Amino acid sequence: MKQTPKEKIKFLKEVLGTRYPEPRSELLFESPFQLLIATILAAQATDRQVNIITRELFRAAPDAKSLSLLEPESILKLVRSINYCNNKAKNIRSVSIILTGQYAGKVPETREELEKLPGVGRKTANVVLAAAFHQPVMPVDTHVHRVSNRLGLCHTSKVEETEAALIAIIPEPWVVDFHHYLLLHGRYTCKAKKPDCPTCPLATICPSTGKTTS
DNA sequence: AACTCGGGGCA
DNA sequence: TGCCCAGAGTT
Repeated sequence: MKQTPKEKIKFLKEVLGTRYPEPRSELLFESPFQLLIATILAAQATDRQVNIITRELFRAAPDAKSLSLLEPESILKLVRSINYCNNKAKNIRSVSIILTGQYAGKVPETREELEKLPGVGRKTANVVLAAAFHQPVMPVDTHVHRVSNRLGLCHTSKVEETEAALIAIIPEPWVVDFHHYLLLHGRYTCKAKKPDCPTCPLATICPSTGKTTS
């Protein structure tokens, strides 16, 4: 079944949008700062954990300055239930101090500056650039990378090349949703081991259906 | 490239 | 119960 990339993207968005829950909208957060902090906390964690924590955290400290003024112990207490809580408590405190001191409390809008912040790597930086500042960049993690290759949206082992391939075919307003849906699809259906092709709604258009071993 | 961090989701 | 991580930092 032949499809142009644009038609394929539209199809993917419709199918995955009905199968998985709505993405955590950036509108849930009042500012780029809150999105940045929530994204740092989200590494190796689930939506549920992050939502519970950020609700409390942003009530206590809604912006960079107020977070930077909290005692380290208070921050740790607020994030204690999440993975890597010790590192993350330290990181978000450092980030809030850096933003307050060097960026007037605002979040920088370049990947170079974002990646200098502790706890922020390429993927987290790209999430912030795309979701908060609507820049044309695609966040790619292991799930997005694997699923995109299996679906034939790209053919590469390099994350940077997957980013470029995806951003070229996904309309800017859809980038954040796509990241979310491809991630969930990789997590729950298009798994690294034993992908669930029999229940996959994309099996009819996926070049890898039934081909994936181990 | 390999290892660590580390609590929770999922089979 | 045991396996596997919504990555990033260090070696």
